[in-house]
Amino acid sequence: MDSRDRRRAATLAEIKAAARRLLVSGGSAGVGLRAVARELGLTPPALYRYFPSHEALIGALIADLYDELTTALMDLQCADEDADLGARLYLLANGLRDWALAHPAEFGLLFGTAVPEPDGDGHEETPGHQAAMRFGALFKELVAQIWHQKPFPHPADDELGTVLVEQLTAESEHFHGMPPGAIYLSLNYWTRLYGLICMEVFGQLHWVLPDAAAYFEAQLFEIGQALGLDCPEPE
Amino acid sequence: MDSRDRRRAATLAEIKAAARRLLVSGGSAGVGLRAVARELGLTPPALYRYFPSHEALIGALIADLYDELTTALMDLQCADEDADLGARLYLLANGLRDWALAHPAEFGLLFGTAVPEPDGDGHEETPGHQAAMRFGALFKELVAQIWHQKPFPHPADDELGTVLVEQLTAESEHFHGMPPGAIYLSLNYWTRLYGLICMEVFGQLHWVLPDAAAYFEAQLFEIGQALGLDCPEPE
DNA sequence: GTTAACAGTTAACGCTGTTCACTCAAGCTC
DNA sequence: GAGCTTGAGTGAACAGCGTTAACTGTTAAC
Repeated sequence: MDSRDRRRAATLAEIKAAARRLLVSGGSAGVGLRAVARELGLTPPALYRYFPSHEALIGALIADLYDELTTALMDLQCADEDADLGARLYLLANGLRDWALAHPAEFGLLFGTAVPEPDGDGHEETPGHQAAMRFGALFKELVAQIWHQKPFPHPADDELGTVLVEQLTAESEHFHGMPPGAIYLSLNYWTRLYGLICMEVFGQLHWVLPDAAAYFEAQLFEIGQALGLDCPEPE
Repeated sequence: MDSRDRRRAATLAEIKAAARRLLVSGGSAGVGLRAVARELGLTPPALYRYFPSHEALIGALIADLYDELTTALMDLQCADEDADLGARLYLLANGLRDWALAHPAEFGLLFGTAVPEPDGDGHEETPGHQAAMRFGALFKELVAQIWHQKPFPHPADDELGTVLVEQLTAESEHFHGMPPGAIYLSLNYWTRLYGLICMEVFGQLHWVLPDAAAYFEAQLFEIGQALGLDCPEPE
C-alpha cells in the first residue's frame, strides 16, 4: 500500500508536468486532456483515474502554479534577510512582474480569466482558490508589517466617504487592525501593481509603450511613496 | 444586385445578433459556430458564406462591440454639450465602468483576452484592432483637449528618467504635442482606470470589496486630480 | 431563355471531453 | 501458495466541435 501510492503520486506529478509543458508551448488552449495523455503515452481515459474531469486537471495546475509563484516570491524577499520592509515590498512587486513576463502563459492562466463569483453560501473552496489566498496573504502581511513598523500618512475617514470607510473597516481584521485610510492605500498599491502587470503581459500596453519597464519602475516609485517608502529613484 | 445585397446584409446582421445573444447568455465559450447556426435555424456550413472561419466571426463581433461601446461613450459625453471637459472625462470613465458592469461577457471578450503582439512589419489591421484604436482615441482626444485648455502640472523630465522620457516623447504626436510629463499622467489615468474596471468586472476585487463602487469613485477622484480636475467629491 | 452566381444542404473528416465495459497485474487475506 | 480484491490502463463508442467537398435549388443578369 506504499509503493502503490508512491507510483500513483509519481504519475500524478508527471501528468501535471506534461500539462505545464503544454501550457508553456501552446498556451492555455494547448493543454487539452487528450494532448496531456498523448504527451505521456497514455490513452485519454487513463487520466480519469487521477482527475475527475479536464477542468479539475486545470484546477490542480492552477493551484500548483499559485504555490510555485508564492514560494518563489517568498524566497526572493527572504534572500536579503536584513533588507528593510520597503525593499522587500519592492522585491515582491518586481519579482511578480519578472515572473509574469518570464511565464506569460502561466500568468495568463492564473490571472487572465475571470474568477467565478463567490457563490455566497459555501465559500468557493477549490484548491486554486485557497492557493490564491495564500498568494494574496503575502502582500497583506508585508504591507501590514510596514504599517506597524512605521505608520504612513493616510487619508482621513471623511476624505474617503462613509460607505467606503465602512467597507474598509470590515476588512480591518484581515489587515492586522490597520485603519481604513491605511487599508485604502494598501488596496491602492495592489490594484495599481496588478493592473500594470496585467496590461503589460497581456499586451494592452505595448501599442503605446513597446517596453514598459521604465514606466513600471516610475509607477512603482509612485505607489511606494504613498506607503511612506522611498524606493530606488528611477535611474 | 440590390435586393440580393440587402438580404445578405440582413442575414449577416442576424448572425452577429445571434452571436451576441449567445455571448451574453453563455459567455465567450458559448458562441460557437454550430450554436450560432442552430440559433438561426441554419446548418453550420451555411455560415461560411458569410465568414471565412469561426475566428473571423468572433473578430467581427469584437469590432461591432468596440464600435457600440465607442458610440455609446461618445453619446454620453456629448449629451451635456455645455459640460466642461473635466466633467466629460468623468462621464467617460463612469460610462465605461457602467457599460462593463452591465455587459460583463462583452467586456470580457473585448478586454479579457490577450492581445496578440504587434507583428512588427505589417500593422495588425484586423477590424477589431481598428475599432479598438477608435475607442482608444476617445480618451487621447479628450485628455489632449483638457491639456490644451488648461495645462496641468506634470512631472519634470528628470523626474521620469531619460528612458521613459524618450519613449513618451515618441508618442507625443499621438497626444497632440503634449510634453512627456503630461503624457505620463494621461497614461497613468488610463492605466489605473482600465486596471480598476478589469479587476472589478473579472471579480478579482470582490473578495476584498463586495461592492467596489465607492472605491472606484474615490480612485476616480484621485486620478482626476492628477490631471488638474476637481471631480465631484465622494459623497 | 439560357447561364452564371449564390444561399443553403448533406455527408464526411479529424478533433475534443467523457463514459462504459473490459483486461491485466499487484497486493492482501486465508 | 490459492483466491479475491483493488486499481491502473485499454478499446470502443457517444456527442459535440470547426471545417471541407460535392451537391441542390433559387435568383439575378445577359
